[in-house]
Amino acid sequence: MIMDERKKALLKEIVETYVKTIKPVGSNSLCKKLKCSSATIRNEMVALENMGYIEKNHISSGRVPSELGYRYYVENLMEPKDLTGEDMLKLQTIFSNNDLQVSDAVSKCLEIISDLTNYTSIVLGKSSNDNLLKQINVIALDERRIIAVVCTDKGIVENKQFVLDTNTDVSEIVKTSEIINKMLVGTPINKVAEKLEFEIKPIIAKRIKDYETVYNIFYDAFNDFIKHNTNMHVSGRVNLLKEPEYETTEDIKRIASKLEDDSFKEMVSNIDGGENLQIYIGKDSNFDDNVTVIKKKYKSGGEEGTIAIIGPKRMEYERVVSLLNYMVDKIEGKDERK
Amino acid sequence: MIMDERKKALLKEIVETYVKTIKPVGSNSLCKKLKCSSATIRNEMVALENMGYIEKNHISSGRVPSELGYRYYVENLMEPKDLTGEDMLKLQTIFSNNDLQVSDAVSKCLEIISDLTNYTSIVLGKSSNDNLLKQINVIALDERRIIAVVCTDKGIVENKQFVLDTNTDVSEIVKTSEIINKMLVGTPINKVAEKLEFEIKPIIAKRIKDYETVYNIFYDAFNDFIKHNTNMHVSGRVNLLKEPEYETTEDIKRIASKLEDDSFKEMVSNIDGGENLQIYIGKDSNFDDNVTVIKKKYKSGGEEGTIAIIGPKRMEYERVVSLLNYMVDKIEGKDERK
DNA sequence: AATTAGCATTTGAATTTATCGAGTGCTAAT
DNA sequence: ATTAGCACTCGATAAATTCAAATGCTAATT
Repeated sequence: MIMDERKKALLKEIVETYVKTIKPVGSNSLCKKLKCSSATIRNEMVALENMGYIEKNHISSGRVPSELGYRYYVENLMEPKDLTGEDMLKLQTIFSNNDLQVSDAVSKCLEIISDLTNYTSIVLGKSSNDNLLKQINVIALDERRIIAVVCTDKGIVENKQFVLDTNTDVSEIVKTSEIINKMLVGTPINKVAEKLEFEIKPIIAKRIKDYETVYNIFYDAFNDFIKHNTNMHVSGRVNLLKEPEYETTEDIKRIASKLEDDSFKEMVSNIDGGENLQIYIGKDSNFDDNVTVIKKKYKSGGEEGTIAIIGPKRMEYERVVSLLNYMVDKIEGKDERK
Repeated sequence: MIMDERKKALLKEIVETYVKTIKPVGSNSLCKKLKCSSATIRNEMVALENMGYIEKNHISSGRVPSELGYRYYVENLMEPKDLTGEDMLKLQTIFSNNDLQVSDAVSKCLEIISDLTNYTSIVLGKSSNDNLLKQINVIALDERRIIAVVCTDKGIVENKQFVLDTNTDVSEIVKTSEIINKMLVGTPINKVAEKLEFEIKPIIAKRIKDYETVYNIFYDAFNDFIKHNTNMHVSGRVNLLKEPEYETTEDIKRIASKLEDDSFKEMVSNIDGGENLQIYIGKDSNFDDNVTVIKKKYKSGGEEGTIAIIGPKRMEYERVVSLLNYMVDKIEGKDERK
């Protein structure tokens, strides 16, 4: 069976009507739009149903887009438009504020998007690998506790506390840290561990008696920097629950337990494809069969990450895609303007 | 009317039965426990109802504790017992791990409590005022951007980035920071702003040409430290939604919007009374009429804060009170054992 | 050949009715 | 002061009824 123009128009109409009304779409309601009788539409609907693009809940109900139908829609039919004046206006206030750091700008954006769309939005960011080490400081709190503070040229600061064995000399470590500091400045943050092991370790070993301890501290600190330096912001976390898809107690219980940080983290970080916007519908979302997740990566100002927007499958695709693209463009451009 | 012993026993029984079963309590079901007939119980119930301690949903239903009834219960009737072996066991594993920092230990505890009780638990912590300034560092990222890093003797580290006017000399600021550093070391963190204004400002003014800028940077940095250095952890955030109290779509929408971080923050920080555990029932919770909030302050290891547990009004009061008291005792004791 | 009008049929959703049982309040007996 | 007994209330549940929206199919029309 072939997707002729009328079938495409019909599917598009069904998706968009359903998204707006959340009610199964009947043949009668589409007569005017498609300029033909309800009977003709019914015939075409049978065809679309056979192709798997639409479904009936029961024999006498209207049609609802299937996951396949949504996918066909986002891949072939939808036409992301320019943002409406209102949507744009709200976002612009953020980008006009040059003082905001990237991560703040991103999370502010998401708040607005959640607000505009009533979906849940999440950003999972981390310092990008093009951060260069600017400075490390070791601060001795007392005879046994020290803190290592790591700062990159992009202005990202992390710290980690260590408790030493009683027989380690704190002042020795502080001194060593100054040496290491000089040797490491300017190193890309993801190369630090390597450099530490193959270039610095031999040198420390000569100068310091318990070099193993010192080495481990710095090794740990940097590993931690890379691992822990992720930040997540969630906006409109529970908006999903308000969708009519989640009606029964079971539904709510099931989805509610997924609205915790860990699930979000797992869901967002799991993105394939390149820099383009990705759309995962229903089962593909790996989150819940009733949702669509739209994700896009961004990279700006020493930070990179992924933004995800979770909504019901009957998402306002065109609008969300426009919003997300616009936002990432702005974010990535923000750096240049400085 | 007077609360004689039998009325007390009856109210206690009603509260505890209702908490267990979530069903209005009828006179018949209490005969055995109170060793009298259902008719007698009904008479007493009328008395309790007149006093405002219990309510009927409708004329032929059993009785349910009123907010006043719950309050009477927590103030006069309940007997927090020692923790059960199981509850204690789970918590002990945390405190046996001495390496955990306080804030980590607290949030781990809360995870367990949420898990055990199915309520939502929140901690809002901040560095306590007995933190002394250990060190400040100013790191120049480039000609215009600097980062101020503040570290206290308790090992709390915060940083803030500044963008300077083009006509400010970065190296000058770094130099000044070293002077200021020496003068401020050992100052309680909440006194820093004061000392900065009255002792340090005059000195800087003499040495540096645009002292106003430098002063503002440090002033801002410390203000930020005090303000922003709060951390919040939420555990079992959406557990509330699973309670049968939240059944209709409206209920869910209403409460769901309160499960966001900002509402939690506001709710937790709003605690009166002293160091003792506080119980806010229903309307008193300032959160939702259907919930009870139990809060307690803690203070340990340079950090202080408030822990709150939110559950339905028919909360397992005795258990939660025991858990929370036990936990705070352990947390506060943890410091000494080190 | 494609489209449409017409119509019986299906089905969920909403409304009404009937039934049941848990619990109460009151009175009179203990 | 307590309790047995009983009429009464009311929600919860299930069954029965009605209603409207939409379908699929056939035959007529373009």
